[in-house]
Amino acid sequence: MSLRSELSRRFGDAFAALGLDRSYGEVVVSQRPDLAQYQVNGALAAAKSAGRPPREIAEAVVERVAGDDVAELSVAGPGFINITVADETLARHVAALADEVGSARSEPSRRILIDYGGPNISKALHAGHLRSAIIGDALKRLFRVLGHDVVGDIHLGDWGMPIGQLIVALELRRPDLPYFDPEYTGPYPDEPPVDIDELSELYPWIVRRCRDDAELADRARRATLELQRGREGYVALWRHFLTVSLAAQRRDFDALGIDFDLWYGESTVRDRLEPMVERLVAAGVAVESEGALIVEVAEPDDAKEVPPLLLTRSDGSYLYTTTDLATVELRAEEGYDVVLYVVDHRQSLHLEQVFRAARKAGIAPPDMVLEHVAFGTLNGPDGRPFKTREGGVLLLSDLIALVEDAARRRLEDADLAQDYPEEERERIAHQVGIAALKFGDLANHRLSSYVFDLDRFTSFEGKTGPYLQYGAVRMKSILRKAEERELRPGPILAPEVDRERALMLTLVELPDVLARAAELRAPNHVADLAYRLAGDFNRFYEACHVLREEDPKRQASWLGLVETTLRSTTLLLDLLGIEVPERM
RNA sequence: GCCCCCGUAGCUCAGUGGACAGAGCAGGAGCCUUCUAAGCUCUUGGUCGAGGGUUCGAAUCCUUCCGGGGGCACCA
Repeated sequence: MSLRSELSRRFGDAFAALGLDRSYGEVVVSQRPDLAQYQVNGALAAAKSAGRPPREIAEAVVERVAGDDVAELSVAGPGFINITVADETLARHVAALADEVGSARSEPSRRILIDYGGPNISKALHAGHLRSAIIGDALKRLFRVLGHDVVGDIHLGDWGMPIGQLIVALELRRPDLPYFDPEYTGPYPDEPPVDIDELSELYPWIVRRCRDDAELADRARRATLELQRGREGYVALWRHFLTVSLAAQRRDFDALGIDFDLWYGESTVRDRLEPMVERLVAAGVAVESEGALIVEVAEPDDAKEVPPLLLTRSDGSYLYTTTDLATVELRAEEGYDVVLYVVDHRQSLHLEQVFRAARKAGIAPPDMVLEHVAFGTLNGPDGRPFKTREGGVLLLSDLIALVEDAARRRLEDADLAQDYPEEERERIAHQVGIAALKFGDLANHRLSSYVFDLDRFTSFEGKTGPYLQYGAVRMKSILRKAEERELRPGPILAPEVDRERALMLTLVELPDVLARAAELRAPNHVADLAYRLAGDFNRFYEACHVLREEDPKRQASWLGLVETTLRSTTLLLDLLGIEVPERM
């Protein structure tokens, strides 16, 4: 149990003994580190219902709680209880940290599916795809560390209008290909007719043309319908698009260090669509409106207007609402307790509609959690979604190259790097660049739309991913040198120096922060702790020269502290998807 | 028009109903014969968009207004 929850339990007991709700005893990290390490504010809140002055309650609580493991307890101001724990207690919790992380989970183990990434297969990944992938991956790692059974699903956009548009685009360019000939009965060529570059160029081109040309847009809709009805040439072409696109996207996700357990997509549920729609119609859940099928999802007690969900187009073709609903059905059958949709906040209404329809139609059981983990957009310096100077989108692969270049330059400026083998320099540049990218994103709260600033992502000083790696590298270096001198980490002693104590206090926050980050689905809390830990370590490093320490027991203790800090930092960085090099 | 999100230091952003609102960058002053200076120390900088309310206590909850972004049926 974490130090904070252990203290909370004791203060809760004390409040309970006074006939007050034990939740008043919640201990929090002090807002005033100059006064105390922890504080309890419950006496103030309890005063009214107890009919006693807050200070009196606080005094009574303090009297009951006093013990060896608490060094200082005092009542301050209007009724705050200030707590300073005994150094021995602190050291004991640092030593037990590894066990406490495992018990940070606040709920029973659940089967969780995280839907993230979600790229459309009609184009290469660009900067706009970054957030869902990074945030979803971090949440997957977090829930997994907390002991849940977690599955990540990329949920490809591969069965909707974009494919129909691509089919039409290719037909306009290369009408001679056999895929478009209704008379042709196959077999179709094994080689894809396009590569990823052509695909990436084709898609924006056709989207623009469809926007200006209603007839062409209609043709794309028809192609979509025919694909969904199984027209062979189109299906063959779709497979090619999928192959070409996935190969490129896999490369980009690999470079980011992001993987998926399931590479499902809209098309995964294509055989479910027709029966599901028929069932919804038969059940009276889906009704005809203006030629299309809709599901009314408004509830009588809605504070807001919730428009109906559009289930099918009037030509009978399917939209992403259809595939999303069928995907809920698939996930329900596969027995997930919780499904987290890590999707852009602009889709909140859509997901709300899908979730409601799934409940209404009995597709999702009542106890299955469907939750939209929304995030803000990545904007350029002008406050609008990020574009390159030329006005195009920035490809993810180019973005990765940019941060790697910056890391390589920084490495070349450092004296140490000259004797690093070429291969290691490249690996470090990659790890550092990715760290800058991921930390730069994850340090922000997911809901805020933040400004993408290349200078910020390529400067590695201050609150950045590389700063965290640098701290960890320093820890590794100390431990490596200690090893060479046959110095071993020993039992962690009570801290004597302020900066040592400060480091320990931050360390023991770990289980609480993980629990909170999971509860809020907010990886920035993980990022924040990692940053504070690195800062505390760097200050400890300046003040306490581990390898030169003369007292062997103190030195062994410090080595243990460094080792624990490294383990914690590595864990936190791993949760953020950031690797730590051996040196940098 | 209705709904959602946002508004915090010059810039980019944190902030769990609690005490004196934080960090990084930028600006100023220092620290490398010492475990990696991608580091550390000190410092300048704020009517938390504005008003009202709830509360012992509000950046945080409610409400009105102002400003910005987004969404609202055949795109995803």
